[in-house]
Amino acid sequence: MAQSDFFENVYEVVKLVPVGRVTTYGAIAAYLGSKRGARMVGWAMNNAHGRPDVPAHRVVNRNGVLTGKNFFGSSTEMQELLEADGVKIEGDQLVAFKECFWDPGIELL
DNA sequence: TCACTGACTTGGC
DNA sequence: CGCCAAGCCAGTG
Repeated sequence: MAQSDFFENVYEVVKLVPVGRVTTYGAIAAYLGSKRGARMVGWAMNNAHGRPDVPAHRVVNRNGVLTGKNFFGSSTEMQELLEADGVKIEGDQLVAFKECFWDPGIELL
Protein backbone atom coordinates (compact mmCIF):
# COMPACT_ATOMS: atom_id res chain seq x y z
CA MET A 1 0.00 0.00 0.00
CA ALA A 2 1.16 3.52 -0.69
CA GLN A 3 0.26 5.17 2.61
CA SER A 4 -2.78 3.42 4.08
CA ASP A 5 -6.00 1.87 2.93
CA PHE A 6 -7.75 4.63 4.83
CA PHE A 7 -6.08 7.29 2.70
CA GLU A 8 -6.66 5.36 -0.52
CA ASN A 9 -10.30 5.03 0.42
CA VAL A 10 -10.58 8.78 0.94
CA TYR A 11 -8.92 9.42 -2.42
CA GLU A 12 -11.36 7.15 -4.21
CA VAL A 13 -14.38 8.79 -2.62
CA VAL A 14 -13.12 12.28 -3.45
CA LYS A 15 -12.37 11.20 -7.00
CA LEU A 16 -15.91 9.89 -7.27
CA VAL A 17 -17.32 13.32 -6.44
CA PRO A 18 -19.10 14.53 -9.60
CA VAL A 19 -18.33 17.92 -11.08
CA GLY A 20 -20.41 20.70 -9.58
CA ARG A 21 -20.76 18.83 -6.30
CA VAL A 22 -18.82 18.90 -3.05
CA THR A 23 -18.47 16.72 -0.01
CA THR A 24 -17.43 17.17 3.60
CA TYR A 25 -14.72 15.65 5.75
CA GLY A 26 -17.34 14.29 8.12
CA ALA A 27 -19.26 12.65 5.27
CA ILE A 28 -16.18 10.85 4.02
CA ALA A 29 -15.15 9.95 7.55
CA ALA A 30 -18.63 8.65 8.28
CA TYR A 31 -18.51 6.69 5.03
CA LEU A 32 -15.30 5.08 6.24
CA GLY A 33 -16.94 4.38 9.58
CA SER A 34 -15.33 7.08 11.70
CA LYS A 35 -17.42 10.18 12.13
CA ARG A 36 -14.86 11.79 14.40
CA GLY A 37 -12.13 10.64 12.07
CA ALA A 38 -12.82 13.65 9.89
CA ARG A 39 -9.38 14.92 10.87
CA MET A 40 -7.83 11.93 9.16
CA VAL A 41 -9.65 12.90 6.00
CA GLY A 42 -7.94 16.26 6.14
CA TRP A 43 -4.68 14.47 6.71
CA ALA A 44 -5.35 12.30 3.71
CA MET A 45 -5.98 15.45 1.70
CA ASN A 46 -2.56 16.65 2.75
CA ASN A 47 -1.14 13.48 1.25
CA ALA A 48 -3.49 13.99 -1.68
CA HIS A 49 -1.04 16.60 -2.94
CA GLY A 50 0.76 13.67 -4.52
CA ARG A 51 -2.51 12.55 -6.10
CA PRO A 52 -3.49 14.93 -8.93
CA ASP A 53 -6.55 12.75 -9.50
CA VAL A 54 -7.87 13.78 -6.11
CA PRO A 55 -9.82 17.06 -6.30
CA ALA A 56 -9.23 18.12 -2.71
CA HIS A 57 -10.87 21.45 -3.54
CA ARG A 58 -14.20 19.61 -3.62
CA VAL A 59 -13.79 18.70 0.04
CA VAL A 60 -14.93 21.26 2.58
CA ASN A 61 -15.89 21.24 6.22
CA ARG A 62 -19.42 20.60 7.45
CA ASN A 63 -20.11 24.34 7.33
CA GLY A 64 -19.29 24.47 3.63
CA VAL A 65 -16.25 26.63 4.31
CA LEU A 66 -13.01 26.17 2.38
CA THR A 67 -10.97 25.32 5.43
CA GLY A 68 -8.07 23.89 3.46
CA LYS A 69 -7.82 26.69 0.93
CA ASN A 70 -4.67 27.85 2.68
CA PHE A 71 -3.06 24.49 1.91
CA PHE A 72 -3.37 25.10 -1.83
CA GLY A 73 -0.85 26.95 -3.92
CA SER A 74 -2.88 30.13 -3.53
CA SER A 75 -5.52 30.99 -0.98
CA THR A 76 -7.89 31.68 -3.87
CA GLU A 77 -6.94 28.66 -5.98
CA MET A 78 -9.42 26.42 -4.17
CA GLN A 79 -12.20 28.91 -4.77
CA GLU A 80 -11.24 29.27 -8.43
CA LEU A 81 -11.30 25.51 -8.90
CA LEU A 82 -14.71 25.21 -7.27
CA GLU A 83 -16.11 28.04 -9.36
CA ALA A 84 -14.65 26.31 -12.42
CA ASP A 85 -16.66 23.25 -11.41
CA GLY A 86 -19.79 25.36 -11.45
CA VAL A 87 -19.97 25.99 -7.70
CA LYS A 88 -20.45 29.50 -6.37
CA ILE A 89 -18.30 30.72 -3.50
CA GLU A 90 -18.88 33.70 -1.29
CA GLY A 91 -16.55 34.75 1.48
CA ASP A 92 -14.64 31.46 1.35
CA GLN A 93 -17.98 29.75 1.88
CA LEU A 94 -20.04 27.62 -0.49
CA VAL A 95 -23.30 29.08 -1.75
CA ALA A 96 -26.23 26.63 -1.68
CA PHE A 97 -23.81 24.21 -0.11
CA LYS A 98 -26.70 21.96 0.84
CA GLU A 99 -27.68 21.61 -2.81
CA CYS A 100 -24.13 21.01 -3.90
CA PHE A 101 -23.44 18.60 -1.09
CA TRP A 102 -22.60 15.09 -2.26
CA ASP A 103 -22.79 12.39 0.37
CA PRO A 104 -20.96 9.13 -0.54
CA GLY A 105 -22.93 7.27 2.12
CA ILE A 106 -26.08 8.04 0.14
CA GLU A 107 -25.11 8.67 -3.47
CA LEU A 108 -22.89 5.61 -3.57
CA LEU A 109 -25.29 3.51 -1.56
C1' DT B 1 7.31 2.84 22.61
C1' DC B 2 5.31 7.29 23.98
C1' DA B 3 3.74 11.82 22.89
C1' DC B 4 2.21 15.49 19.83
C1' DT B 5 0.00 17.19 16.04
C1' DG B 6 -3.68 17.90 12.60
C1' DA B 7 -7.47 20.72 5.99
C1' DC B 8 -12.91 18.08 11.82
C1' DT B 9 -17.18 17.58 14.64
C1' DT B 10 -20.12 18.21 18.51
C1' DG B 11 -21.56 19.94 22.77
C1' DG B 12 -21.44 23.10 26.61
C1' DC B 13 -21.09 27.83 28.68
C1' DC C 1 -25.15 34.08 19.09
C1' DG C 2 -19.97 33.39 19.82
C1' DC C 3 -16.09 31.21 22.00
C1' DC C 4 -13.86 27.14 24.60
C1' DA C 5 -13.01 22.34 25.52
C1' DA C 6 -13.22 17.36 24.60
C1' DG C 7 -13.15 13.29 21.43
C1' DC C 8 -11.50 10.56 17.64
C1' DC C 9 -7.77 8.12 14.23
C1' DA C 10 -3.59 7.79 12.09
C1' DG C 11 1.06 9.38 11.03
C1' DT C 12 5.45 11.38 12.33
C1' DG C 13 9.25 12.76 15.71
